[in-house]
Amino acid sequence: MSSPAPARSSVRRAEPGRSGLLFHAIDCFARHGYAGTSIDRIARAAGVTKGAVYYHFRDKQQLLFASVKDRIAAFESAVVARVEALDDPREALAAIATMCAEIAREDNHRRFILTLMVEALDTHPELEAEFQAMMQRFRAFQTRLIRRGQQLGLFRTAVDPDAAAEGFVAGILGAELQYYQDSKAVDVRRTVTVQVEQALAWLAQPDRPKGRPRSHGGS
Amino acid sequence: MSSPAPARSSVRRAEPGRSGLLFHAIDCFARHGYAGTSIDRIARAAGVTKGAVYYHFRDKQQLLFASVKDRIAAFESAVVARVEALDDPREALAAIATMCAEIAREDNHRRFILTLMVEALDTHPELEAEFQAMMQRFRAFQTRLIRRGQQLGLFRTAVDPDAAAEGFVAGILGAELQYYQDSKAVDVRRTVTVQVEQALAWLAQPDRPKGRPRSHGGS
Amino acid sequence: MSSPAPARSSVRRAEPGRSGLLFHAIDCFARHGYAGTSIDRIARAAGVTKGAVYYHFRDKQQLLFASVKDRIAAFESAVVARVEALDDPREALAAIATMCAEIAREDNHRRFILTLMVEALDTHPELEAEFQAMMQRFRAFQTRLIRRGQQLGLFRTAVDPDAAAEGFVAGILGAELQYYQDSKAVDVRRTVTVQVEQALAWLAQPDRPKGRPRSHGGS
Amino acid sequence: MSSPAPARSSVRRAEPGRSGLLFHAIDCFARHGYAGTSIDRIARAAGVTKGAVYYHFRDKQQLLFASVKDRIAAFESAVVARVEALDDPREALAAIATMCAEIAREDNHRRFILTLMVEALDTHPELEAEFQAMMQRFRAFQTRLIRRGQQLGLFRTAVDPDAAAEGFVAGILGAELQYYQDSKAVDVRRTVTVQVEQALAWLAQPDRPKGRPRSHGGS
DNA sequence: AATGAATGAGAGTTCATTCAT
DNA sequence: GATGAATGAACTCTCATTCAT
Repeated sequence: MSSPAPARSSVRRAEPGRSGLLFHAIDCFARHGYAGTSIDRIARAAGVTKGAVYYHFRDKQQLLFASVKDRIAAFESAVVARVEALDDPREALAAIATMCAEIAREDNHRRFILTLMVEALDTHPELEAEFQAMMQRFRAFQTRLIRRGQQLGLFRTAVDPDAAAEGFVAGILGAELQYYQDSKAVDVRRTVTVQVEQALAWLAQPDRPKGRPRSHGGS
Repeated sequence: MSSPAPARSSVRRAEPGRSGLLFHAIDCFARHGYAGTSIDRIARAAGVTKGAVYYHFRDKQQLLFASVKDRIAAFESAVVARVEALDDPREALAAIATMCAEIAREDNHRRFILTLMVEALDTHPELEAEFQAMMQRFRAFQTRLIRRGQQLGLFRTAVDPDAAAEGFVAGILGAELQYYQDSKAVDVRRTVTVQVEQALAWLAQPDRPKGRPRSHGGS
Repeated sequence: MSSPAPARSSVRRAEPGRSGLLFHAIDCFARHGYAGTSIDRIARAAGVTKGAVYYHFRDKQQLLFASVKDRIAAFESAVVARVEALDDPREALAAIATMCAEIAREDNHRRFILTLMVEALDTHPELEAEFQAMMQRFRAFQTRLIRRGQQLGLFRTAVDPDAAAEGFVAGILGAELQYYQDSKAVDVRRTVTVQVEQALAWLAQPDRPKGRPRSHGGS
Repeated sequence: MSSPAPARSSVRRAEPGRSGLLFHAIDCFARHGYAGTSIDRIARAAGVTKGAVYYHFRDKQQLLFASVKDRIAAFESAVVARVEALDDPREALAAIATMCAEIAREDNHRRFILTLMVEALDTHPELEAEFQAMMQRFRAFQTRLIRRGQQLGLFRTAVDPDAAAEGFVAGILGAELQYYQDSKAVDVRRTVTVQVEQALAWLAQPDRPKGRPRSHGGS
């Protein structure tokens, strides 16, 4: 959980062995899809031969699973790290959304999750289950934040936290997808900002005249 | 419900020739992805042989393109048909979102669009462009609705219609994707309702507290 | 010169039906080889559909045969027409060789014969036999000319007319092939002239019984 | 374990790996043409599976190229080896021609060159270029021999060495082709002998001032 | 820990051929 | 006389996988 993992710092390296393969496998799978990625491509990207891949992983599926789990874990611990210091659930929600937008803009570490998640639909049951679990954890995370907001009196209690979390996650997911799909035509940060504003305004106490909704950076 | 072509009503039929191939191609591509769908599979689904496919389409890509364009056109005309009778932009936006949720729940006619859209990312430039154009048209459609809402005094004018449309579409997209990804754990209709409520509340004139925004506010 | 067949004048026309197919078939076969020529290619070249080809010819082989025979006959009657007016066998031999060079330079009407003749080797027994018969007729033709030259006292009688014809035909054949193979690097007319000079000098009555010809110099 | 590598001597062996494939590829291509030779046929001939072929060669063309180059090199070094010991250009020319006749009669090592050379015309530009270069080297070889003959005073200097080489090579080429085309009806050795006699006689003639050779102009 | 050679199943594609119209 | 639709076999090529070394 809290392992600092110094090896993660020099990610771009062509580090040999298992971890190098994992890294390049993720990259290839994300870029070309599962079916579109040959073992050979991964091997060449990692600077080894196909045989080496089979030394470390039983088959292609295992390699996929391993790389996906690796990446999911990385994302989740990043989310936790980013949010755990924040007390205000509103800030936490905003921070998560913003973080997703930043990740989308900066690298494709998360794009692969979306890409593969979609490709896994119906075709790779095990992997699909993995992704479903991930998304459930993600929604549960928001649900907890929203519920805490209600307990703190920041959010309306009339709202079902599950429904709210579902809507919130949908907004983030859609913003990311829309951006990956046409990064020139849309501005993720703006999309995410809109979504966050809408969600927070909607969650906010109605008796409190729309004070907080926007700009959580309040003085 | 006015069906001019009765043959079209029973869609599941294995109608022969080009159109039959188009129909089954879409289905297969959506379910198994492009790379995961063999020509033979499509041919068998359509009840013909591989050769017949190549009689009608130059190659696999052409078949993909043709089926995607066909399906996009069908979706777009369905949207237009659904909305053109509605005068109130708020109702129109809600109708579109609801419609997407219904489509998601009832068949996979639209799921394939999402699936293939994601698979096309970076790997099929031409197809990607096709999808980008589709999404741009979709966003432009919402932009027009929002602008009209502003002109009618129903929506705040402080809001950038483009940003609002972007956010709105992201919400729908995310709701669909989330549902496809785990149709047991989430309820699209609920998700979409949340998104619509949020969006309409956010767009509504703040000075006029009597705004229609949601309507679920009965008692 | 004298055009006996008026139909031949407008050769490039897309005349319909059998003859049009024959013409284009020859052309395609010559250019791309038998295996490299699809029925469809011929049909398109002739401006009809594949079905039409099968209306006129039982199968691809029949079409090949028909077109080859057609072309061989055309070549042979052209040779006869060119030579029949010449009394002197030396002129006749020179005329035939020159004519082949000209045909090589001007169109590919004869090139196809070479091309297909080579392709037929071992692979199309029937066709091979056809070509062998053609070459035998061609050699026999030169044999007769040479024998007449001997009877007229123009050529040495110590020479075996068959061997001489064989050598003469080889020279022409080689000149053509060499030209087709690299028309920029070689000059067929020059090559053929050299061959004719050599052959006629060799055949000529040596006023000096000390004829150079090496070996075989029995009596 | 024992026997260091005598396997190289008996060429017909199905030696494994690249070289075995090369050997059988040449054979098949020569016999059935490029289009008429399937990868599977070559693979079976070499006693491996299709996959093995693609392990060693990128595609069919590469395999063709590699085998052609291999065979051309073999032929050329055989020519050089045969001729380098001969001082007299006349003997050298005769030896080359005779050698070609022998090769034609004994195996099809050279036949494939002719066969493929013809098939390459217009259809395989790269291969065509390869063959053109080969023929140019071959002609240049004879040109040098002839020029040396002239320097030694054995041949007339009035003759253009290039033209003579062109004619000489045409004669050999034609003799071979004629033989491959109908090995029962013609006798290559005889044909080649005739060609050599004619050429040497024509090149000789030191005493006669180049007047006669052509002539056929009346008695 | 990894490689090079090879396999075999299956993909996309081509094409001669057939046939109802 | 000719077409459009379709078949089915064969072909080129790819790739996950295995295995001796």
